[in-house]
Amino acid sequence: MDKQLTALETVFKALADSTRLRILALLTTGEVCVCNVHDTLRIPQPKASRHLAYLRRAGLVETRRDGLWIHYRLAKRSNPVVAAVEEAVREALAESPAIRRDLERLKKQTGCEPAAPDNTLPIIQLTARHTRA
Amino acid sequence: MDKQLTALETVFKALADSTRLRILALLTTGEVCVCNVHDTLRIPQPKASRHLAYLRRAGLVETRRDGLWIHYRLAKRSNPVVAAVEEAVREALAESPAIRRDLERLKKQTGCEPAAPDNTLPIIQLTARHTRA
DNA sequence: TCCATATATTCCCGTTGACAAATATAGCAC
DNA sequence: GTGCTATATTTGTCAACGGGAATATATGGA
Repeated sequence: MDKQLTALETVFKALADSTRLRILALLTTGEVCVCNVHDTLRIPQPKASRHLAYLRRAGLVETRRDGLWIHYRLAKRSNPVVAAVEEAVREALAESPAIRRDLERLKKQTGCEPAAPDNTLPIIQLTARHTRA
Repeated sequence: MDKQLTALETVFKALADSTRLRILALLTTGEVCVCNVHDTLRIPQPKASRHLAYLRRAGLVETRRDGLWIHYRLAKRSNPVVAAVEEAVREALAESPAIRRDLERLKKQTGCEPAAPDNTLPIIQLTARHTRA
């Protein structure tokens, strides 16, 4: 199995879980910390952490520590074809009512919204967005 | 979990296996029967059959019986966002050396090649293509 | 009917992954 | 140091999945 095929398989395994899809939808709005993920999606903290770790192992997200908080963001894609898949996913996710509700809750908590659909690069937002500080 | 989200999860689960990705790449050339799948991919027949069944359960492929042979083809996508994902996948698959080799072998056996990249509809090819008759 | 071919399914086994609950680690404030 | 908060990891359990090998089913032909 060559690198291209392995890379695709890895990406699709990472996408093959609804919790991770919801997390990725949140991340299209910019950086999000773990507390906002588990508050917004209403899932237990260990569950958020576990899926975020999975996404990081798969290379789809990157982290930045800021004191107590760890901010997750979409990783810059090295593989252009993978990027195309992700762009299609991003548009598809916007169609899900569950994800719309997640994004509404995130907006209430942090004031952040998804970027314009044609903006394919992850938005790196350096202002802190957690609401628990 | 709503319908959109469930649909995406189902599709990604189906795509999250390299054997199935290779099969889907074959199917971009049109209808293929099981014998051509397992000959071309050089995998045991039960393995080909099992993964084809998985793809059918997931709604990604459809079948047509023709005597002893069962021809598989890509299903027409009802969901446009899923179709966009699949189109991105189609282009990504063309980058894999393993898949290029699979397609070469298929071409040797049946004379069929992938369609033009901008042809997003599955090609329904009604001529028999198996080489064992 | 019997045989041959194409395809599907079953059985067994090992691995992965998802979950909840509990526990551990890391950084900050005091 | 002690506490407090945010995050990560471990534990145990369970279901899903992948693989090979063997077997079953279905169709067509002599």
